[in-house]
Amino acid sequence: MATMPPTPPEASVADAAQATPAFSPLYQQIKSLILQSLETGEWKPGEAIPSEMDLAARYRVSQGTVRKAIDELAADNLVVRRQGKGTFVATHSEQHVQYRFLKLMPDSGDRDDEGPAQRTVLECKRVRASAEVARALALRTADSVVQVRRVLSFSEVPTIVEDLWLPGNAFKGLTADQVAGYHGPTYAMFEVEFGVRMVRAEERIRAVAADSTIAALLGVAPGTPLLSVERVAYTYNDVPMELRRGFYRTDTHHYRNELN
Amino acid sequence: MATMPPTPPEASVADAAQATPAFSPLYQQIKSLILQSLETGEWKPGEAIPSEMDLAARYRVSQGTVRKAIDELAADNLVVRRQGKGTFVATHSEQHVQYRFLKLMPDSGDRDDEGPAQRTVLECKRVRASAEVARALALRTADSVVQVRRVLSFSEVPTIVEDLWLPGNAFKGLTADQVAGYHGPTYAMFEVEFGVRMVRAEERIRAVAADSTIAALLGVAPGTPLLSVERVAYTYNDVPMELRRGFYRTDTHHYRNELN
DNA sequence: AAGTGGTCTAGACCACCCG
DNA sequence: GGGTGGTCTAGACCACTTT
Repeated sequence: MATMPPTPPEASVADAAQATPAFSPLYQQIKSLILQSLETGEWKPGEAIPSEMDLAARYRVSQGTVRKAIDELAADNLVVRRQGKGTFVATHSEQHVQYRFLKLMPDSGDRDDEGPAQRTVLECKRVRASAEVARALALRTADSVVQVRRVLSFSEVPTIVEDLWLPGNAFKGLTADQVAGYHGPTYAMFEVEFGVRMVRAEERIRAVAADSTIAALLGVAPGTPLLSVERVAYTYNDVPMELRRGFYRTDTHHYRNELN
Repeated sequence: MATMPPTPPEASVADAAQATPAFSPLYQQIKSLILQSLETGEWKPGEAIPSEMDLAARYRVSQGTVRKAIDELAADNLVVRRQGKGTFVATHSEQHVQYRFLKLMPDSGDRDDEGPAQRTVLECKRVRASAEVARALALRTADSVVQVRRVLSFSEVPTIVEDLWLPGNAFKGLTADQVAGYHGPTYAMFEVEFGVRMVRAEERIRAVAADSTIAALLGVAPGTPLLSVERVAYTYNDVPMELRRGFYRTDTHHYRNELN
């Protein structure tokens, strides 16, 4: 790499232009090169990336260095290793953990017991970003955004009502049918239909009283305490690509979190 | 290790009795040996553990294998590495992240801006475990537990009221003064005074309406929506050592969570 | 200068998966 | 059997901290 001290003979990645001027360990530089290829879609969600040996040859470093780079990518859930098969680009489809970002669990039993959520899309329209939405999505006020409102039911019981705001640019042509009809997680649909891969998210959780609209949609009395979950989901490079606010009933479910 | 295949010449840890009968990689076995020493208190919170070289010699494996074991312990927050100085047993004291398990944040600014929480202990008494408490703490109903009720205020505003239940056996002699007067996190006090180290926790979060008691303590109207945060904290080996239920005001604060 | 963790390499073998 | 990721070793040097 361009910034390497002259330690190993031949360890110069004679490749494309360097995008990492600051000094960092070799494996970090390899990591960001791999990251670039993920961003540009050289390897697509669900596909295998080249083997460690191939990558080592490509970047002119040892297998161990590539390994350490991939280790970190795997720890970040950007990539999944499967012994004997290869390393694969992570995807919200087929990933055994359906609903990776949904932490609401039934009070007893697994989420699998209830089967998949039933989705009812109430609204899907193009609007101008409010100041709040613009701030969360790093847009300018009045930029075009797609707004979706939907209800999620578990075992026929409406449990979540949520609004989604998506940058209009990246989600041109999104329809209510797409949101409602896709089999599998909505984030998987975003990958397939729009090439947008959500990589991480941040949530702010509050307790609020249901207003009459939300109460009617959830079939509870107005004033019922609900969890308000505000989520910003990010693609690569910490670019925000979705704002979501959900109201969760917590009479039969709870938000589960693990602390380390 | 006893279960090693005959690969490396001399890789038999001619040490104490094996506690890991099942097959597993060498570094995993080393990891659990280190873990045992942490549990038994051979190295105490805040102290340095032996250097990688020393551990490699002690277990008769290469430095790289010890390194990988320690890497995992560091990822689990059981141990902290400091380049040039050594590897240290993690502690809730002096750990730069004060309040490692408290995810409630002021809506604007850092938690440091408010300074440390003011604690008011309302109650600290020995009681018999209810069925619910017994289940959470893996005790028998009517076993002795210590129950604490306290209020946490930020910037003079009462924001959290929480109840703690602790196994009576491990927390003999806990007093209200100890809980209120200790400088630093309560979990740090548990380490110093009772040798109990909390290693991870699970939380179940719900939205509930404040009853009149809680409302009075928090200075809000009865019926105000509050976050109910139920936490079980574990020491080593997944042994539960604390049940805690907190009611959080979320008018000026929010529960912040990061999803990966 | 000495000691610690951190990086990098090179080579060997193991465990797993598939054709 | 050949490919992939996973483990283990041995040795070199770097970066940081302390004496």
